[in-house]
Amino acid sequence: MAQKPSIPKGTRDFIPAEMTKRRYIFDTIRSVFTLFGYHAIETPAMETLDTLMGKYGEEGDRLIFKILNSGEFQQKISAENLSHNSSQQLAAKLCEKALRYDLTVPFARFVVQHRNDIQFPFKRYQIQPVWRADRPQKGRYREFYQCDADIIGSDSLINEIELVQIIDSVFTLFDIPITIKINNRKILSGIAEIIGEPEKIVDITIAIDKLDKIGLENVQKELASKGLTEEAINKLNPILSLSGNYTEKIHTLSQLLDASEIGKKGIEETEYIFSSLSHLSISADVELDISLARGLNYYTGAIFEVKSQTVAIGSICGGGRYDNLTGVFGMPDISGVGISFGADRIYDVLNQLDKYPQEITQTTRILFVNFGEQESQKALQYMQSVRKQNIACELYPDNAKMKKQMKYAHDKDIPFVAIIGEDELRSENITLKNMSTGEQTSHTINSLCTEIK
RNA sequence: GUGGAUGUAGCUCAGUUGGUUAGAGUACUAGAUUGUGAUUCUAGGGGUCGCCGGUUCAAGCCCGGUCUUCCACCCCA
Repeated sequence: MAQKPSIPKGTRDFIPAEMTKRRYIFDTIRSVFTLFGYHAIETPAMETLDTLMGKYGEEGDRLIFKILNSGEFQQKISAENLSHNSSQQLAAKLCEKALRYDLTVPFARFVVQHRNDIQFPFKRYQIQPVWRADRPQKGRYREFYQCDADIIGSDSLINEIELVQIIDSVFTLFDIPITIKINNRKILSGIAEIIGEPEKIVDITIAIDKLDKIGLENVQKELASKGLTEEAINKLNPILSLSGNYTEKIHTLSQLLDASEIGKKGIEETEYIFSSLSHLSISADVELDISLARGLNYYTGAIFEVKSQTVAIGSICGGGRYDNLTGVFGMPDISGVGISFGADRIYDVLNQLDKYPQEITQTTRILFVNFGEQESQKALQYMQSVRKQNIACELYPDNAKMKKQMKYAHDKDIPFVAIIGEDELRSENITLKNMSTGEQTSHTINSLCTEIK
C-alpha cells in the first residue's frame, strides 16, 4: 500500500461542515467592516523578500517562509558563499520571494505603490491567509487567516474609537464575551524615560508583561539581568504594582509621568479614547492594561488586544497605531491605525462554545426523492419553479432506497423532503414531508413553495 | 530556536511481566421494514499497532532514530 498522503506541519484541510462555519465567521467580520465603510483589497500570497525582511524584528525574520528561486539558481552561488555565509545570508541569495507574514506590511507596500490611485484617508479591509514558520501548537498554525481593517492617512483618534466599536460589534454578533485591552506605546515610552532607561523600553515592557506569570520578585530579577540599575527598578515599582479601576490607574500614571512629554501625550490620547467610549454603548469589557506590549516593532500610539473571557487561547484580535509604517517604503509621515481578527482562533473559540447559529448548517431547503426515470423527470420540472422562488433544492441523483434518501436529507440537515412517486404522478400532487415534525401533507407546486419559504 | 509528552479501526480509546488469529464503543454498509430519516435488533466490511532500523525463538509492548500531534518557554493571531 502506498504511504498515506499528508499535508505540511501546521496546515489543515477543511471539510464542508467546517467550511460552513468558517464562512460564517468571514461573512460576519466582512459585514461589520463594510458597515463601517471599509473596502476590500487583496495582495499576492508572496511578496519580494526585501518587502518583508526587517519589518518584524529578529524573531519575525526567522519565521518568514522563503520561496526558493526557480531556474539555475545554484550557479550564482559561489563556493565561498556556500561555505562561509550563514544560512540567513545564503537564504537571501537563494530566495527573492517569501510568503506574506501578515497583512499590515503588504498593505503598507500597497499604499505606497498605489498612492496616486487611492483616496485618503484610506479605509481598507483584507481577509487573506498568512504563513509563519512557527512551531505549531493549539491555536497556532503555520497557515492561518487574518481579517484586517486599517485606516491610513488620518491622525484622528476617532479611528481608534471606531476600531473598538468594530471589535465590539463583531464579537457581539458572535456572542463571545471578550475583554478589550488598551495600552499606548507613548505611555510605555514615557515610563522608560522617567526611569532613565529609554533604550530599554522593550525589555521593560516584556518584563511588565510577565508580572502575572512570574511575580514581582522575578520581574525585578529579570530587569536587573537586562542591565537596569537598582534605582531604575525601584522607580518602576509603582508602575509594576499599578492596580485598581481605570480612573485609579490613569490618575496614578499621570502623576508618575508628569515629567515626560511623550508620557503625558500617551495619557491624553488614552483619556480621550476612554472618555469617548464611555458615551457609546459597548458590550465588551474595556480596560487599560499597561502590560500590553504587542507589536512593539512598529506601533507608536494606541495598542489593542482582545481576549476571550471564557476560552484560553491567546489573543483573538489585536492592533494599534503605527505612525510611519510606509516610511520604510519611501512615503514618510503617513499615520495609520488598524486591527486584525484571528479568524482561526475565533473558529476554535466558537467550536468550543458551540455558538453557531442553527441556520448556517442548512444549505439545501428541500430534497426531492428519486423514485425512477419518470418521477425524477417530473421532479426536475418542479425544481425549476422552486429555484425561481430562490429556494435551494436538490434531487437525489440515484434511484436509491427511500430509506437511504431520507437519511441523506437528515444527515445534511435538509428541513423538507418532496416525495413524487407513482401516486403523486397520477394525482399531479407532491407529498411534502417536514423533517423536524415528521408531518406529511399534499401540495401543488405553488402551495409547496409557499409552505417552505 | 529550547525543554517535555503523544501516536493502536474514519473518530474516542482498552490491550497485564514481551507469548496463538489485536479488542470495545461510536461511525459506516446491509437486513429486519420492496414508499420514509434521530429508536431497537441482527449481520458485515474496515488495522503494515505513525514510519525506519535494532534486541529476541517471539515485539503493539523493550532500545535507537525519524515524522506527527499536543504542552510549556519564546513569540504571536
